[in-house]
Amino acid sequence: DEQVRMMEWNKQERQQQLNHQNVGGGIYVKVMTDEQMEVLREQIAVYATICEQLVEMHKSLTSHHDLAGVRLGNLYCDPLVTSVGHKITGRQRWTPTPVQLQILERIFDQGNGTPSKQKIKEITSELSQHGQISETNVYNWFQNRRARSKRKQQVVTPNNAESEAETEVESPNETKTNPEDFQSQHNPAPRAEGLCFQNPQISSRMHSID
Amino acid sequence: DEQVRMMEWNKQERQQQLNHQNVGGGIYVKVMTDEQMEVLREQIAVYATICEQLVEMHKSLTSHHDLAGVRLGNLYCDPLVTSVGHKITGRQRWTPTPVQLQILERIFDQGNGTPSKQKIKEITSELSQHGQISETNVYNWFQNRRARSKRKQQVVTPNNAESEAETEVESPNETKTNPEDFQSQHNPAPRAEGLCFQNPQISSRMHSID
DNA sequence: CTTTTATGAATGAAGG
DNA sequence: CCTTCATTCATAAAAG
Repeated sequence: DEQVRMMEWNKQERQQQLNHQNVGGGIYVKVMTDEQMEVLREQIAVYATICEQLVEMHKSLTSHHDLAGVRLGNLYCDPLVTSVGHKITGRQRWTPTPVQLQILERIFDQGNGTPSKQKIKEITSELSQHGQISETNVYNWFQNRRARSKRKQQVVTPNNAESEAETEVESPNETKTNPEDFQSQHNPAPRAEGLCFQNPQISSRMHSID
Repeated sequence: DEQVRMMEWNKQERQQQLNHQNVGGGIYVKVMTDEQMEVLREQIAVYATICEQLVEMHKSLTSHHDLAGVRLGNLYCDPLVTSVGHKITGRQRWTPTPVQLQILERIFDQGNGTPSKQKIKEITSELSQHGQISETNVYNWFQNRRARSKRKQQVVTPNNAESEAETEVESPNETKTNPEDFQSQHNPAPRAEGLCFQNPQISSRMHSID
């Protein structure tokens, strides 16, 4: 939850207030007013909030990067389109026409689960008679069709006897990779406040208060 | 809504400019040591730096996301957000951070299409400065990058021939698909500023530190 | 109009 | 290298 994410700085803030109370172990004079303290705390909090939002944004962005800008099917960069940038913004993704879908389904059901590249071409050619389409569309369609069909099958087949045994949710290593191998690619999820704090320099400074 | 919650949070603090000066003519004794002050300042500075970096990263994306939307429904349960004990499903596969991707793309564009074993090590080493990564990740990335780049070329190539002059025979009824382009998706709105600073309150506070 | 669902597309990883 | 699979994201379509 949100508060959790703020925990980091909150902890540090508590530390600060503590210091405020007994400096030097002896004389205790109030100099910086609570207001002033509040102001500082505010500043940090504001930045924390902003950081949090940025992180959030960053996460949403990270998943969809296409920096290259060269999309797979972006054949013609129509100057008209690019100039206006918003004019012809038709649909962004292909949608099979009913006829196309019918044909696709028929082919799919026909068994031959592996539409080779040549097959793709033929199918595309046929389907283009009934609407705009590309080989990529056909390819993707079969990929998705198969994957989702498969997934449904798995759901129907509850072979897994102990499905709801949640007693051991957090097994230390659920990966199937060899622990000795160098590919430790399984995401180290418990990266506490990771993400944007991966710069070691920054990171170290973050905790310098403790 | 995140934004809303944030505003709410900030609402409780309104006075901030009337602080550093003095406190009603009271005695000004030093309580918080300079060190402690410094610590606080540092905290703020650190957050500022992080924010800067995040913004920078974001700018470098120049992707096609409508940031204002913030429709991210947190579909995938990110372990970072959830409390520590309830991590159910961590992400299973590596995802390059924007910085990492930037670097990878740069290397890729630099020509040398064959990242040797040694090269992989180097790259991995460098990228690990910007986030968790393994050599396998790098290897796979290059493999995929090349393969898909190549396939894209194949799609583009048939351009020289008479591309689609003859395919205009589609039946009059199926107009579901837009005849504008194949399956590309153009960038709707590459707006890259403002983003989370839409909150004027926050925005103003961003600079109150100076 | 907002929320939910269905599905096209993107991509990391595995296999050959 | 190339293909294939699994997972995820974004959005068109459907439901409310």
